Amino acid sequence: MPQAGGTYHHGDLRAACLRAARELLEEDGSAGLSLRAVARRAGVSATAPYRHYADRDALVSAVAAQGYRELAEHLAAAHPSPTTPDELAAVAVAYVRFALERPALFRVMFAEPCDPNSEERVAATTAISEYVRGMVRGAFPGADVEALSTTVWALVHGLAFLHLDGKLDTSTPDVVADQVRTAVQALFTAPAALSQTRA
Amino acid sequence: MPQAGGTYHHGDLRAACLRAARELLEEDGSAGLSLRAVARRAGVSATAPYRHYADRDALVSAVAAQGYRELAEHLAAAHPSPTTPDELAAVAVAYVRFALERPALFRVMFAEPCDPNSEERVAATTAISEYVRGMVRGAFPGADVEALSTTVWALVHGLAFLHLDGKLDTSTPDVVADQVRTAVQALFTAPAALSQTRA
DNA sequence: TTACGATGTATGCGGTGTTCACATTAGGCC
DNA sequence: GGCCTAATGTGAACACCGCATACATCGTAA
Repeated sequence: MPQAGGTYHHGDLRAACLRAARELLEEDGSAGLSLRAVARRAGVSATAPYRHYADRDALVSAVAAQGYRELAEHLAAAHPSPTTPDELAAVAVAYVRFALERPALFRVMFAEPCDPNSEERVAATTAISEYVRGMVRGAFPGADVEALSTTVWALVHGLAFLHLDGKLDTSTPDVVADQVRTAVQALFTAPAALSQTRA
Repeated sequence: MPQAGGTYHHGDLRAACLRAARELLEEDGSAGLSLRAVARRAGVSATAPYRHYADRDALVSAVAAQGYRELAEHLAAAHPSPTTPDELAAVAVAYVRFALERPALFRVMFAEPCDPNSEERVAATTAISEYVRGMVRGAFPGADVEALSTTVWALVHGLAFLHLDGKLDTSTPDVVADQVRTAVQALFTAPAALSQTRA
């Protein structure tokens, strides 16, 4: 009986599991995210979480979905509807910062194929996708929104992952931010260098 | 004694483990990549691999390093030294195709921080980094090589990951290739749309 | 009040990574 | 050739994991 002074029924074990999972993720990385550890932290038997999550993947999916929602908020906080390159760059910096501040969570979010089962997860990702689309629509009125959205998201997502994997310099947040801003700027200056070649 | 007709000593267990790990990765994904399974497949006791790899992570790092080398070959095969946007796009397509054809391997390669311990792994990644730099140098003689290399790599890497995570349409290889080409093209046409706004 | 459905527990199975003491063998040295 | 040592492989054991199954407890609604 893991519950010393508590009641038999937990009250809101579902939320408690999610919270415990997030804590474990921050403390020990994704390796420490085990159902048993979650149960221990929630002060509950090892199999209790199965009443609320079908299996480990279901819990992980829930964590990921929450991560998506927080990422969306984080981006919106950087700028609700950016329209200039500078504003767009600020959002890009926020994206990468989010990844670097919650590396394990970010990895969980993009670790495995988005199983179509978890509609919670799908909904959360399409929300982000829509946000990017709107951003591009505002910043590039004349462009192919679909194509450019993919480009922008991919660029920023790639920056986040390369930083996360230590493939780029992450010594200080400022260095990272500069790199991101420069990369986004390059989206607008690269052709100049090219035309220089062709002219 | 797992060895029925064989000798006590395996001969080249280190290489055999690597091969087995690669096979398991392709068959069952990264979930199936267990040290014990590797040992079973190599026809050896569960603890034998520890003579050649300090722990599971060491084996995984070796697999990743091999993956980096293969990726470098794959890119070079697409084009040894691209200088035009079209050639650059072809290499980008090859990068994404590599990821989609060996999803589990690609994930292992970029799953966890590149531990500075494994110099084998670091060497392999810097090789890729150098290849990208050279590519940018050739294609954009006037540009900031460092910044633009980061941009290009991030863009292509992000495309690979978003495809891998099912965030983009991956129905057919042609669709994917078109998307990648379009995204790379966007690197050159985006500012046009922008200047349209500003003019 | 009582019966039932929801929630949590206890137990057990097969799998995993890792350690440790031990067995076997290849290859250098006399 | 014969021996010794270091390298290599084995086996048993520990703690942990996900998960299934049977059982205990409790809120609640009839």
